[in-house]
Amino acid sequence: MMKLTVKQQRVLDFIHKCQQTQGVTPTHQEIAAHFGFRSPNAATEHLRLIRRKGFLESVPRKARALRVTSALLKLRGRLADIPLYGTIPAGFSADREQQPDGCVTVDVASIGFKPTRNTFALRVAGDSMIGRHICDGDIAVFEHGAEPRPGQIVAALIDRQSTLKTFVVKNGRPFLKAENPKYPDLIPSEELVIQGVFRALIRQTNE
Amino acid sequence: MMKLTVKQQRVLDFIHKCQQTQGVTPTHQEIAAHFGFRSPNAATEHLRLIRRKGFLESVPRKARALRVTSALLKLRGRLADIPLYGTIPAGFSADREQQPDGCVTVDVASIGFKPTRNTFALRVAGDSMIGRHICDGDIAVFEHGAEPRPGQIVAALIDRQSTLKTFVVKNGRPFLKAENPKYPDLIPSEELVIQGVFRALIRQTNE
DNA sequence: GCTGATACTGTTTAGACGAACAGTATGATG
DNA sequence: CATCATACTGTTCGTCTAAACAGTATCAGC
Repeated sequence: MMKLTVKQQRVLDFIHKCQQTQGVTPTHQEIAAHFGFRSPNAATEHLRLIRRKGFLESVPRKARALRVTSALLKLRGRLADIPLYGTIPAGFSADREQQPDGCVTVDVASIGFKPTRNTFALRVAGDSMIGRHICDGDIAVFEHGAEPRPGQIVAALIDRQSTLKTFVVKNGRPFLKAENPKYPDLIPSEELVIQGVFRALIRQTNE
Repeated sequence: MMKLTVKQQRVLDFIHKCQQTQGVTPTHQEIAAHFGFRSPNAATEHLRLIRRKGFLESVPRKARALRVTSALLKLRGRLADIPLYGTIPAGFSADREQQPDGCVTVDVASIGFKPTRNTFALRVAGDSMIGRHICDGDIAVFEHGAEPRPGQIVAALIDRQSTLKTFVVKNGRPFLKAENPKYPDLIPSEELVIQGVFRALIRQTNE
């Protein structure tokens, strides 16, 4: 793949920026206007060269049909937008729409499963699951409504707070267990609401 | 925000799908064609209603200027595309462009820092950093070229393989230490190449 | 059974848009 | 110094496109 000239790179950057901020790629004339060209054909010519060098694709004769094609972007998979909640109140349900605190966006391949409408994320508070290598401050992704299997980690509602616990079965009865010797709890799982099954994790270093 | 009818939802889904797969939103006539409408005005009417209900925005008189505005998508922040390498050979550098094995896409807020051109990701192999709660199979994100501070985790090249170690300073000299009693190594860091400083982590449950 | 919203067909129009053609200027390369 | 690619101006053309107008059919709620 040939290298772009400085001007061509600037045009490509502008297109990319437009797509990011406005969700729409600019027309030839908008490109010309942005760079102060007095003719839309100046932009057309640039696009032709950028396209020839492989950094751009477009559908002929279609308006705003440009597409930036960097090597990385070509590898980019399908994205998932997962709602991030601070704390989940008792009645989490798919129907009752709750206002999320934020949005975690990840590509599907990296988290290893395809999120559904019942997928949500929580920021982990406390070190109750340190034994399963889930740390304070991590973002944990859950699937609501899935049936937990023994050994899986779940988010459960205890004292109006979402808490992480391991789902275990002892003598045929389901329990929830903390993975930290400091919390020797073993709570019968019938008594509380299991909000979701743990699916993925995102951690940022806190420096 | 009012609810959409079934037909309106279908139209909105189609627009969203077009944007995902082709990067471009459809025109009124393309929508009409897709649903078998004989008049582009049928699509126009649907768009008008969807827009009125707040699920869509558009710039008047501009071609393909639709924008899906779900509550989640509004919260979506800036995205970062990070190259994922299998193993990094000795000469990792920003100049020498190396073919990535994949692409990890995350929103900047979730990983807690803004990736640069020197950011890359590795899939963790082995449990040498289990003491710092980094597990086998995790995707670790690194910043190449950053100066490690004592206690930070780094990716180092040992025996032609990228390995995770903690960067420590003992008696004024830098060492690399594994965080697992099974690996009691303490390697003088001058002898090896530090490829990057650990910044973030993505984990998927392996069930 | 009236009314209003939804869900269309069918047609027209003005303007937006990509593409093509005809030139000019500049700078790099050999 | 000739040549070629880049980087434009200026213009025309045909099509694409959003929008507007005039209707029709169906269905739910009252």
